[in-house]
Amino acid sequence: MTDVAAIFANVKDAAIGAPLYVRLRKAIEDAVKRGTLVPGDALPSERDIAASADISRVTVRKAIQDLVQLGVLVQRHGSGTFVAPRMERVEQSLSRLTSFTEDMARRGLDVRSVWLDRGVYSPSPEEMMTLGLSSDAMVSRVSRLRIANDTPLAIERASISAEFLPDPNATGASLYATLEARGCKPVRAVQRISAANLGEADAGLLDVAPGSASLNIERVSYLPSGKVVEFTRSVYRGDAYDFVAELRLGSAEGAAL
Amino acid sequence: MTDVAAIFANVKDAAIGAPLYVRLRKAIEDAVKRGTLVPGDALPSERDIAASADISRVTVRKAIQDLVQLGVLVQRHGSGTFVAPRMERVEQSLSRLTSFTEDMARRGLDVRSVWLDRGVYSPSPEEMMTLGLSSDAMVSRVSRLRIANDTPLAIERASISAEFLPDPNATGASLYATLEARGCKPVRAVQRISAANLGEADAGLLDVAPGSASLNIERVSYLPSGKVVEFTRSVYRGDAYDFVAELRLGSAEGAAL
DNA sequence: AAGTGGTCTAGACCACGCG
DNA sequence: GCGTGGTCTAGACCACTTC
Repeated sequence: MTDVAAIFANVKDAAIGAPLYVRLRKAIEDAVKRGTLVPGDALPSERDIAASADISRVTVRKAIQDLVQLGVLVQRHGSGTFVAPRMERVEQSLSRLTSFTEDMARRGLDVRSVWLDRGVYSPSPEEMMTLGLSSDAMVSRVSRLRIANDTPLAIERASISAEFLPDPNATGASLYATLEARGCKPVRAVQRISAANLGEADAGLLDVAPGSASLNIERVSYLPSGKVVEFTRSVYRGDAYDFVAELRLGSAEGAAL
Repeated sequence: MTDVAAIFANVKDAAIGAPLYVRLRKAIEDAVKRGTLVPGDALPSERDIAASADISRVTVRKAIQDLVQLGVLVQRHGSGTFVAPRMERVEQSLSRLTSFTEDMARRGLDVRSVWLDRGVYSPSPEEMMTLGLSSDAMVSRVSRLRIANDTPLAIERASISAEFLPDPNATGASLYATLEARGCKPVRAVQRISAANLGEADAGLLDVAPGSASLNIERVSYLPSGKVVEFTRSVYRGDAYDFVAELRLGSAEGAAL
């Protein structure tokens, strides 16, 4: 009864009504929920499942693909299909302005970054608008992959007027620390949070399946003077990140934009 | 050159390297970006595309499925495949505690709700924990689909101690208004925001493809006394909703939990 | 070399929608 | 009724991992 192959044996019987791949998907999902399969366990090969359940491999793949997309399973080319490890989610407050580096360090997580891009460019129209640059000004771009405990968590792409950050290569782990050292530390920011499905490129960087859900955050940070310092687009893994916000009742001043 | 079929003709030629379905996907994506195909346009049938590009229908479906999942295309069974309408996103502030109803009305959107469930139940363990109920207390559950301008925007599932809301069927459009009338209007709330891929059931309710990204929000609302009034889980369409938050620098009190 | 997932095919039938 | 997408098949070959 605890035999793994037994999970798939009855798929084709069940009172008809649902498509085959849905029934197979549910059978696997249930096995994971019941604990018959635990995180890290390997599933039988697609061909074996197809044989056990007496259905075609294409149909097996459809069921598995769905579960990969839902984050229940992971597939490794040439290696096999496995139950996804349970990801403990990380939280970040939405009421304080903190840097990723500080935030993770406070949690005792081992953080590192991989640089994706650092350089000075001519501003895009969007950057000109948001940062308030003239067309002959320059903008520093700093893009990196944020990694905590060897798990890629987020992609950050920041644009800062070259006036505030003339040399992006001098940026250390924390962009905020660098800005503070230069006397232009932001004191206020507006964030816009949304959800989207990851494209191939970003999914690859974050080590999840394309189409996985991501939290996308656009942040505009302000100096005390009201001038915009930086504009950052971040993409967080949906399975690894929670944002926490505290709200208060009131018709008083809210968020801009 | 603006002939729709021409989009697919050269797919099989292109310098090899990428899988066929990826090349086809890019061809369609490009056509949408370039404006050769505009929102609302119908694509040729899967069979026609397969013939035009001289590839199998299964491969065409794989390319199309990817784009449906990314929200570029929508498919209607028995009808056809279409370029997805551009969705204008709705914003909600994360610094004020507002009700969905008020929020949409302020934007001049025509709002309505469909009740999914209203009733009094024995509390689940989670509800007992969160609402601070004893096991013999009762809980009112109120679930509905929120619709703005005929587009389903969100699913809200609220749990309120029966002490505060003995008759969930007396709830009007705004739960907050009902609570206020009963003298238990929340003044503070903590929200947890995350992203996930929609399962079949919720995707169906929100009229998007299963696997589409959603913003999930868990909210716990408090009375002035500090007592918990309600616990709500909401699922927002990722393509239709933005949350906006304003942050301030400081190590002062942040969010709980 | 053997086994795994990744891609692709040609053809079939079903379920839905629309005129 | 006809065309659409939705499901399913049996079989093939490629690319990658593991031994």
